[in-house]
Amino acid sequence: MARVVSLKNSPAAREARGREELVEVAVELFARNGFAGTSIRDIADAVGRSVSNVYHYFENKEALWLAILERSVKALPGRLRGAIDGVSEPRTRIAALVREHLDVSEQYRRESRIFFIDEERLSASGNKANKRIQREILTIYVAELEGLRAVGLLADGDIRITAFNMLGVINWYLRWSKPSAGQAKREQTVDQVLAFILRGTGSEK
Amino acid sequence: MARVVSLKNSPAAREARGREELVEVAVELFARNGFAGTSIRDIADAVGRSVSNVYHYFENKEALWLAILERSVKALPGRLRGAIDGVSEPRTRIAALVREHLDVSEQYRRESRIFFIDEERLSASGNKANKRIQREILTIYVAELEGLRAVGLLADGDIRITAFNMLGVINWYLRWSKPSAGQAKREQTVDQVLAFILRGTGSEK
DNA sequence: CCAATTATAGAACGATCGTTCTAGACAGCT
DNA sequence: AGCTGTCTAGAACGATCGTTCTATAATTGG
Repeated sequence: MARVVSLKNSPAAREARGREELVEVAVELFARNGFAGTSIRDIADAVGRSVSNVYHYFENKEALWLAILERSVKALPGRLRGAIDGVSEPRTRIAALVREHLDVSEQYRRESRIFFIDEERLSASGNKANKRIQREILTIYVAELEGLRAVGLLADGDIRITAFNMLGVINWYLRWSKPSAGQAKREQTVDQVLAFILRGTGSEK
Repeated sequence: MARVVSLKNSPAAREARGREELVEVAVELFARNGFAGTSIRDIADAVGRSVSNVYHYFENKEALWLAILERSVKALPGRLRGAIDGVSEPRTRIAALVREHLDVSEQYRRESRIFFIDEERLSASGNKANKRIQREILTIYVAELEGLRAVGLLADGDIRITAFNMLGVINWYLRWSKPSAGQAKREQTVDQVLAFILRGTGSEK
């Protein structure tokens, strides 16, 4: 047998792998059964390790939760800003923003579910981090809508409410879209969601 | 002291009152902490009665849950149909449908939250009842959108997706609208949500 | 007013929860 | 090879879970 020396087998790398595997199955279980409905034993069994092993990597259940938040939701504002960076036409910016948001939601489908479901159920620290991110996202949307209004392309009304409505459509997308859909079908669906946000149900008048 | 003889003090009435009070606080706790996050003891303590008293009125925790479903969500399809009954103009029908839906959601705010949060977490029977109602609601929306399309007032695309988008806006309304808002403010908000559904973000063009 | 039913409380059950403790297996380094 | 720190398992802890049991108080119907 050949002696295989892994390039990445430093203590730090092993630690990272041990954590990653736990986070991976925790996401799955939290998304399916919620925070209170998922036990440390469930998670340990799912990775085929012991309960105390989980505690070796994470201080407690909530730290595991926060690790999930860390690797997914926290990146959302940055990705949204990146998607509109450099685009100047307001309508194009809105479209790029929505498309990127739908894309990220799709990518972190389970994570997104978790944070919508157990939004207000965590300790002060977790809750605060979650709330802060949501406020950040809202700010991005409000700014874009103000840009749209500046060029007379936004209907009258409270901009925040319009932002909430957009977010409603986008976040609800996670509930009904099929993860199994093919690429072509998915693009078509995203197009229609975007069309709804821009023009609602109406064709012309 | 005057001897007060209640008009409604039959065993059946007492039973109903005993149940009602439990359902009332269960709604509050389930909405705040979720199904798994709420214990029978929490509920018993909140009504100031004993744990076994809860079991006197409800077979188990899930039966209590189903009682909540019974008194709120189950009535939704009927109320939606009632709101559009007799209205002929398709646009007016859609508006009436959305307004009624927002109204009912507001009225059963906590109940709605519960069933969005713990949607897929219950036993077969509870889950099935919940799913059936949601399918019924979707059917109502699809039918209305078909009516709109028949007169050329609906943009192209899959009608079901448009229905989902509408439901996203409506259901998300629960997340951000303030229950404390006054009547005038609320009507104004509802107007804007409806306007978004009909025309999206765009003014004209 | 008394028997029968209903409402309630309190203790207890086994299961499971999050968490901790103890101790052995394994790795990396000298 | 032997030491040092990381990784892992298993048992155990007290708390709490949903649920049941037993018994007492309250209420109703005759």
